Amino acid sequence: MSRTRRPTLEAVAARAGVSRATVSRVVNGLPTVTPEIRAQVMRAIEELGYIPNSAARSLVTKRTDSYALVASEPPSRVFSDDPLFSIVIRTVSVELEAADKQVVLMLASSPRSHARIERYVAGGHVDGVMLISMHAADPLPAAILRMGVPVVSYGRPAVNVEMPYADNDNVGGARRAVEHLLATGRRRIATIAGPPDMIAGQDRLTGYREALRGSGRRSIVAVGDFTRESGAVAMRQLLEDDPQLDAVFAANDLMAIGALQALRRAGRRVPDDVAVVGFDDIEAAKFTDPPLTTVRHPVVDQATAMVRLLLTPPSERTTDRVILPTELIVRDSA
Amino acid sequence: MSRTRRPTLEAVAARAGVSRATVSRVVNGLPTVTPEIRAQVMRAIEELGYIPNSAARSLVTKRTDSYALVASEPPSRVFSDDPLFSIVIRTVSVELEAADKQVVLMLASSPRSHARIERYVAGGHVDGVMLISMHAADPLPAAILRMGVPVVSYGRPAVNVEMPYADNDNVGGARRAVEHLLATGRRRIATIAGPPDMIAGQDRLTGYREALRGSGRRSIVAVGDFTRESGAVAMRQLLEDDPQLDAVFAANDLMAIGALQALRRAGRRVPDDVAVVGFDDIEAAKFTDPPLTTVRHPVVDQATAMVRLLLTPPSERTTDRVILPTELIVRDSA
DNA sequence: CTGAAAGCGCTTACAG
DNA sequence: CTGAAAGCGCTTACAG
Repeated sequence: MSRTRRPTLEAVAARAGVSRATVSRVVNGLPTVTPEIRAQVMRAIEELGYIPNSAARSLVTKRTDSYALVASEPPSRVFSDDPLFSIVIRTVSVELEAADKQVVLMLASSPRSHARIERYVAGGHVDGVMLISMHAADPLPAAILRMGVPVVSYGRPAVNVEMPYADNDNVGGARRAVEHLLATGRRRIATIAGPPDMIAGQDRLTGYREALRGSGRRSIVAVGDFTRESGAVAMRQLLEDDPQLDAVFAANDLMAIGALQALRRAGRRVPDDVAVVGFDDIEAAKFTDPPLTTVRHPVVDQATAMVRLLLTPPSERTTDRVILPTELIVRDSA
Repeated sequence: MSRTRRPTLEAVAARAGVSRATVSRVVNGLPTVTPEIRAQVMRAIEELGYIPNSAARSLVTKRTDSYALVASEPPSRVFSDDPLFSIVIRTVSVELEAADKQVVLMLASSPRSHARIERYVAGGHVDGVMLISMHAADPLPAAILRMGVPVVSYGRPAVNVEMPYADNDNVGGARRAVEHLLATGRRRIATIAGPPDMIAGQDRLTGYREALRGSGRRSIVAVGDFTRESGAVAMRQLLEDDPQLDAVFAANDLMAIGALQALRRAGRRVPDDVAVVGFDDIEAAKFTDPPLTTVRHPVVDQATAMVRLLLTPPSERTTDRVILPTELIVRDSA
């Protein structure tokens, strides 16, 4: 517990025989310091092992150089077991690190934690906020927006809030997935949709419907919550509703994996009896049996784009919304 | 960008007609304030929407109420695709949140980021550090220890550093897995080990060896890096080295999943021809074909124990190392 | 180019 | 129980 008492700017100044202002200038790399003095100060910093106190610094600069990544953690724990979550976190960390910024992770699980996050942001702890996986009813985005703190969203935010975001073409990706099923002669194409209050879920369902429209096929819908388990449950439901179905489009890979298992247990062969297409192209999609045909969600690019939006001042931005293309990856399941 | 100017303690004091010291006492819940004055101050706080400035506060208190979770991110990206990582993050967040603390996530990917993390911790940004997935050669643990900042580790740290940690019984778990293979009559039992510079990998290999010792079976070892891909590669290698093998213990589930795929492609049936046991019991283990027999790694409990160690002052700790039991979960693959 | 001084917004002995 | 005052460790106009 006896944390070593760290040397201050004052100590460095004394040692180098200059004023605190000068040391501050050297530390912050201001050009207006003679090379000799700079060298002197540098030596003192080195000898003392000086490291600026961050609280003192941000008290005056009003900056913290750290940004919050706020993930809503709904009861279904959607993201906690979702590998995309890890990838977003990692990408955001790496991008921000390149800009010498820090990431503070915040999970918005309960109403209580929502209040905490609001206070945290309002308290000036961070210079900006990234929102991920927000549900429609979430009051947080509006609250943060109101504080005047820069904020961006991973994925199109729920209606009624106006903020920059990076998304992928969920509608188009889903449409292509279903068109592929149509093109390969499938006649009864079901879908396992995501939670209705999450935009990605809505958009993928829209894509499914768009593809079906005018094909003469009717839509067969079950709803999951993006977990494997829910995918298995939904698949069983679907099989009961329409034992003749010969294809299913799951709104994410986790649910597709659940569906694969349910189909296996029901004695259906994939893709012979039932074709399965997922969405996301998570690592596991290559390792299912059979390997999963899916739509690639450009997670890294999307997270990177979000960070760029966050770090670019509004005045310098050419756009407020980045939509990345998705791509159908055909493997063996469809 | 026009961040609203927030009211200060000063403003609250003026409005409530009291001194700044009194407002500070109310804000911090000190008991030495008359109920009437407290009520007055509360009202002023409410009306003004006052929220304490965190930089100013920690400048004087020397506390930040936030803790760093530092994950080493080796080239193999072990953790980025590992669901355990997400679970640890989530558990740590929830636990710390319950104690009204914040989590700052830091990825120690490059030497450059190591330096940044050192500066960050030394700069007083956090009150303590949690280390996860450190490799043997990592200089960070020793550096942080030297600063006198409280630090704990998820998993037994590499030799030569002395710090509290929470781990699970990797050796015992691996031993039990292999004993199960022996008990079910397997004769040529291979293992896919983890990276030799990671303690969990070493310990699980030790367990494998212990179980084999005296059984008359020789050990057959391939090495992976905890990814699915490496599991598949190692399995192919193993099959080449010993086409007669009838069982394999993979040091984690991700590699077991890779092994399952390699076996399928090689035309081996699981468990009929080759039994497979993994380690961790990640969610996906229930959804493989066949469902994976594995050793349960109590991730949530281990992360919780780590946080407790971090938050408990050394003087109040009854122990510095918590070892959680593991459990063999028998499904269909072995 | 360099320094003296003010000030960022809090907390905390110290008096009263 | 309350207030005046000092101080935490920096940065930043302002002079010179």
